[in-house]
Amino acid sequence: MKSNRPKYNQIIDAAVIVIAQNGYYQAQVSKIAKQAGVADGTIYLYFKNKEDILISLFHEKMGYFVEQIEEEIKGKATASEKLHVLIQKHFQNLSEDVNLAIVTQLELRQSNKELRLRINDVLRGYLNLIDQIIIEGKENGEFLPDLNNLLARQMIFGTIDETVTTWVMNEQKYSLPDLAPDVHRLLIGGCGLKS
Amino acid sequence: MKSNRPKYNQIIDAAVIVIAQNGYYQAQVSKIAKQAGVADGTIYLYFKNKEDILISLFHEKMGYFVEQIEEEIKGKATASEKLHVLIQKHFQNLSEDVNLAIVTQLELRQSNKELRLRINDVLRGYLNLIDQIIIEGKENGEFLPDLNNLLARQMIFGTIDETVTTWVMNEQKYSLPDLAPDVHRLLIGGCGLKS
Amino acid sequence: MKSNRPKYNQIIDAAVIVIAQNGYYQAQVSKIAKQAGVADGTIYLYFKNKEDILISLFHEKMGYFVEQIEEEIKGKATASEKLHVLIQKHFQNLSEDVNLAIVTQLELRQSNKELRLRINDVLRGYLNLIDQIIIEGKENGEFLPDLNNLLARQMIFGTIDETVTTWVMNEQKYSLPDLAPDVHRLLIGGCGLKS
Amino acid sequence: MKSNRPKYNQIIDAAVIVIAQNGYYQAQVSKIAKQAGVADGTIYLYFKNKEDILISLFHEKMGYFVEQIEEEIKGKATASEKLHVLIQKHFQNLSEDVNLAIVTQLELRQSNKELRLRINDVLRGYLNLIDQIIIEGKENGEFLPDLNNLLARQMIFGTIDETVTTWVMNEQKYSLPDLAPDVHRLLIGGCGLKS
DNA sequence: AATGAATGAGGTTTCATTCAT
DNA sequence: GATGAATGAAACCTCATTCAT
Repeated sequence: MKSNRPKYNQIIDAAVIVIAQNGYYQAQVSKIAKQAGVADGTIYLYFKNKEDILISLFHEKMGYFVEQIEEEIKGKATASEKLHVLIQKHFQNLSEDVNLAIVTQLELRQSNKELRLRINDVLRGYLNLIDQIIIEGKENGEFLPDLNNLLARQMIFGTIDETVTTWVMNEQKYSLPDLAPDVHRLLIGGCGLKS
Repeated sequence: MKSNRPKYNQIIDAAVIVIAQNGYYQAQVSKIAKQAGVADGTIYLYFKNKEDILISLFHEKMGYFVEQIEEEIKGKATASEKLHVLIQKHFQNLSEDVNLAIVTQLELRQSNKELRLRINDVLRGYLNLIDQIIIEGKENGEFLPDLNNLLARQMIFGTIDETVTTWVMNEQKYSLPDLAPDVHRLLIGGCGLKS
Repeated sequence: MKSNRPKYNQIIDAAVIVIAQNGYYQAQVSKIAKQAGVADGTIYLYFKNKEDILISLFHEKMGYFVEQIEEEIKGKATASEKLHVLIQKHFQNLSEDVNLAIVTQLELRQSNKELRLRINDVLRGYLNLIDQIIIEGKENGEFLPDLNNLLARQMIFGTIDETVTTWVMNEQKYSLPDLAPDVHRLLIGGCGLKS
Repeated sequence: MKSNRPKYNQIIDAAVIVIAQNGYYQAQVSKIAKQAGVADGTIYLYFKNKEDILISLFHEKMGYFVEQIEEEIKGKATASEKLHVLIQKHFQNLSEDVNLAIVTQLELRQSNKELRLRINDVLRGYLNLIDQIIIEGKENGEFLPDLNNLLARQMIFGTIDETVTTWVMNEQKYSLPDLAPDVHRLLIGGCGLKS
């Protein structure tokens, strides 16, 4: 699926809105088509089936996500700073598109196991980013040398994810990006050297 | 719903098995009834509807979970020790009942948003347990005095949860309880005083 | 599928009527259910899917058909008489249930190839009956000793079938059973003069 | 529909191939267009609708069929010889174009009743040819004077048709034209002994 | 004449829940 | 209390046809 066709993005954007507003189960194809301003059948010119819309949605949005963070990270010197940027951007992106946050944190998780495995493939790029930061942190002495890579990544991703989910479920009553420094400090405390 | 009626537990145990083996979507009421050895209609003498089975399932299993951990924690003197017991018991419990782990970590998450909000209510007791440990840790000087309670809890729960989920998705290839000390050290590093 | 459950036959009879009156493509499951006086879903308690209704329909009706003819044939001494009974009964049965005739001669033939192969299995019993008559006729000297069994059967079945189809397509303007003696004479004697 | 436009025949030939290879139901207009090397929309410049392709297909192919047999028959003196040529040519033609045989004997029969009625109109010319042979046979004393014209035609056509269908369904394992003499003898003489 | 992107109607099947026995 | 046969709503996807270019 090439992504430079206008209707392709039109449908994905419509899907985000419809799923966020109606929930995963009430997001019928016909509703998405209507929101996108196309006929039901048109959906199937751009997507194999309904599941393909969701995978593509995640792919497109997460892809942009990872690229953007990768770009920003390049300029940073330390692993700690890189982690800070990652948290900051993660929170900021989802904060700026609440519908997307609702979809990724709540709605897409009730898709079937198969779909979630596909989504995890997409997530891989993001997890790799975190892994690289951990490795770099250990190499340049910022993080504990005996830090378990997998566990560290699980802590970082689990904490970020849980923080966003809680924010979404609390109906975004507070500023998510403002939490970034504290979350960063917490995570560095876990990974970092006792100094 | 009283829990000392034999068929009640029979149905809940059947639900765990059926959901773990067939997945959330293939866990039809008729299948659960068959596994429990009762008629379809009998389910509705003990549960309001299908959702009620799932909430009750979580309630019963998590209730036992929290009670058990609460009991074990009482005897421990420090917040750090208490956290260690909590992690240890969490990992051990789910490690001993893989079906339950699959259900709570993977299958039940694809329930609808409403159900997950209800499940979160049940989770409250567990989160409270974590909150108490954090407060105690701050009071007796084990943890940083300016630690953000909510964030700390999110880190602890997020990390534990992500660790279990990864273990389940990796088909339980390694020992989950063995990870407890490392996860504990990581989390204490985040919450604890720089010493 | 056992056939002594009342709704089973009720649905099959309804299917014959609905298909005959509306045609194969306009015979929606909902229409058959309504005609049978049951809910749509009830159909699926007795039949695997829509195709299964059609196969079962053919099976039940043709099964009765073959049994009846087999019974009648037993009492006849010669192959010629047996053939006459077969033709007579075939014409009479379909003549007495015009809806069934429409379904078997016109509507069921537009089912997909797969379904028709399944139907051919059912037909096998009928074709075997014809084969036996041919063999018997050759053994007792009624038929030509060098008669090609397969071709003879094809002629007999093809002629009977074409005769019924023409009768159905001509809206049953004439008596089908009355044609039996002539068709019998034709098949026994062909077109040519006895010389 | 004029038939000397190149794309017209191109589309009909494509339809024969696509239907034979994919079956009636999988012979979508788009597939036929692709096989013909034209755009979907182009089909509708030459045919009113999909049904029109199929009727035209039958018309063109059967028309050629009838013409060819008519031509060959002229030179024959007796009805019996004419019938032999008809059978021979029928078998030979379909034998030489297996795709066409599959389409006419199997696939086109699962079209709707309406279409089949239209196809029968086309068939009329062929049936007339048979009728003429029967009449001639009776007039010149070759056939029985009290032969029922309609029944005789039904026997002849039914037998030929059933023979071809069986051959197609048996995946053309044997030579169809080789059967012509036997089928001819059968039709002329029937099953019974010449007495 | 030719294209092909867009349309939108329509039907089979599943499964949670009920209720007469 | 227990049963299980019956219910019926609800949605994804296909594909013949159109029409702006």
